[in-house]
Amino acid sequence: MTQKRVSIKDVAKRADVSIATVSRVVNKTDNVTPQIYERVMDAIKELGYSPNTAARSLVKQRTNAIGIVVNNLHDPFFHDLIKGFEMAAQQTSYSVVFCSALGGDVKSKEAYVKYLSNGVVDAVILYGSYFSDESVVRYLQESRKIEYVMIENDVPGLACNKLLINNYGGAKNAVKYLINKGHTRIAHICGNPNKKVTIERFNGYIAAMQESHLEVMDGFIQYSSTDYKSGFERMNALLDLKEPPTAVFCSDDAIASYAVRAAFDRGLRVPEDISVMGFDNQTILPDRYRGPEITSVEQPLYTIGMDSIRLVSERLKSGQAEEPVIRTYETKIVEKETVCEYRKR
Amino acid sequence: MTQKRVSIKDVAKRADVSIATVSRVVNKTDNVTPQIYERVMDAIKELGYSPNTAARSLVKQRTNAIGIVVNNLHDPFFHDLIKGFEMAAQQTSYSVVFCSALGGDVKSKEAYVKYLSNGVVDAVILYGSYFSDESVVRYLQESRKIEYVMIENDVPGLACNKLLINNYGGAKNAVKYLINKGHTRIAHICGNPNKKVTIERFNGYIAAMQESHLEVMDGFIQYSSTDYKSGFERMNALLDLKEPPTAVFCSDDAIASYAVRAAFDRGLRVPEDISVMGFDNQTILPDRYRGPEITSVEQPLYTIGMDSIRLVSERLKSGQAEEPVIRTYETKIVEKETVCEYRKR
DNA sequence: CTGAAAGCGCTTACAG
DNA sequence: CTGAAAGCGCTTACAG
Repeated sequence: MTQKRVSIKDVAKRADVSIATVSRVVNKTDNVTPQIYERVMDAIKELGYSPNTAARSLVKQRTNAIGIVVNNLHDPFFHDLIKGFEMAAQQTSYSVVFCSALGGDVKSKEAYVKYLSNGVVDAVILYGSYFSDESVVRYLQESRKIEYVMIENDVPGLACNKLLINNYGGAKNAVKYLINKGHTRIAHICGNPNKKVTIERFNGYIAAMQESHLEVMDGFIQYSSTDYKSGFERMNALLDLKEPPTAVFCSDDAIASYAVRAAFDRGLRVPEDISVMGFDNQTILPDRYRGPEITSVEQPLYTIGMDSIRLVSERLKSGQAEEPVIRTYETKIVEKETVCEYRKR
Repeated sequence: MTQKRVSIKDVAKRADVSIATVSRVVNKTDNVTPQIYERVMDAIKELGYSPNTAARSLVKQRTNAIGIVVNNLHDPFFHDLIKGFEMAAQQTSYSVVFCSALGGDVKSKEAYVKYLSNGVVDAVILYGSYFSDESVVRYLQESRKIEYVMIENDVPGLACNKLLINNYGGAKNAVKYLINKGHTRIAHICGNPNKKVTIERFNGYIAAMQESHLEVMDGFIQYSSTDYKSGFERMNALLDLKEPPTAVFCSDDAIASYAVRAAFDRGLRVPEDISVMGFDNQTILPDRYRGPEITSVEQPLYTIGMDSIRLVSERLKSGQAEEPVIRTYETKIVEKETVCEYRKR
């Protein structure tokens, strides 16, 4: 299928010039007499020549490409983030490539980061919420091969570009929002325990309860498994309590969607009988969820996607070593259909 | 930020061997005495060396990478396809990278294909349903630089690997399914006119009607715009007819979802008052659709995603020029909630 | 304005 | 088993 490549030499021979001259017309770097320019262009067209990126990268020591590494590209959670990447990619001169590490597989993530680092791209954008991502970032930091930015995962003490989300504050605000609605019996369904954000949001929940002097009743903290579908059974556990909560703050929307399903299955109304709040304000929920729209905490993933590409491309262009950029994005509560004022029944 | 790269030379110097020897231990190609092996490994570790992909690709004339080019990576339409790619990627030794051309932008698609072709990957997988994709495939075919496979878009007469979907047959079956349910007044809402699949499905609709000797009434064919949201107004146009259809076959699920919304907005029940059928059996529908699950025609995108990677990787491994593979995947009807038996009212 | 030459970081026959 | 050398396909000072 693939035939012998046509290289700069072939063009040079055909146009009867040196390879240096061919390079000059291809890159429009130096002046070339019109006649020679023509001859070379003709040869290029006739042979269907286009320069080899690998060779060019090798000598120029840059690839003009940016690589993005995420966990599960197919996950609807990434919808807005990817849109942000795409939008910024369209406006930059860099080629942008995505790599996906299926599941939470660190090995695969590491492999992609190494692959990209070794002369494939000039910068890497890494999204990660897992504790295990730490080893990946450390590699990036220690190898010091390329520019990179870490999204979401804050490895304390690591001096790299970071675009972070205030999960702690967002969760705290969410719970205070529920408190302001009159709720006092507020439970929490945790997320995947291998994710840092799960802990941050958990801490936000605790802090809000403490600050409002509300007691966390026995069984009000439900530790879910790595699968968001466990939100279903966790919600059932809450509803099985002698005195169930009147509001449930879930670590993310996917879990919340299953919590709502569980309530519905028991004939309860949401939010009239029980309020449910999520996190992420995901545009697309998994598994064809059709319940009420979930009141949630929005994180600006679209913006973060755009900003990350802009950040690295600016840093690449400036060339000189600058201080790492660390930015924390605030969240905002999005009122929808699953939370209402507490009323004594 | 990025510091001077450590190259094979640095390692060689440190271990006091030749670069050839370093290369041998890195690639485990030849035997090396244990002492030297140790020395080199130590040097590699101390310096944090890892070989430059671009340089290696240049001499080996292969990159061990596969590139995938799609239109809108964020589009939930690709959910299953991407999952297939990811799954196969995990099982192959190739690195897999995704590129996304935002919107239907041919220029951008072409740019990515060229970028990838010129020494970045060994093979390209191209998904496309637009007529305009033809120029992209032609580039791939004429440049003959790399192995590639085209998904969905059949450019007649082009001898390349193709994984196709029987859109015509699928649409025909869908309409016959409606006919078997007793419907005779069957309308069609077309899809984006710039997509080939739109025409194929349209032809399937016509064929089914013809073969069953059913008349296509005035106004029963609704040409939608490039935006699937136009399914809303197209459905309204159908319902405004003096004698509206009893069933509507939509070119895809996204359109169907808006057709259902339109029916609901007029207080109609689906399917009791009007049956609606889609195409794609999309796992995730756009814009938080919450209506009944749409009876649809499933195309095996997950399988196609996996097969495409397997296909190119096998061909790359075999090395020799083989006949292009052309495979057409059949669709199947998935009965859900938006179609019912016709009953005279 | 054009060409010869060095070199980017590797791999791989070819000697020894 | 190891090294010197050629070469992958480019770019870019350096001469002329």
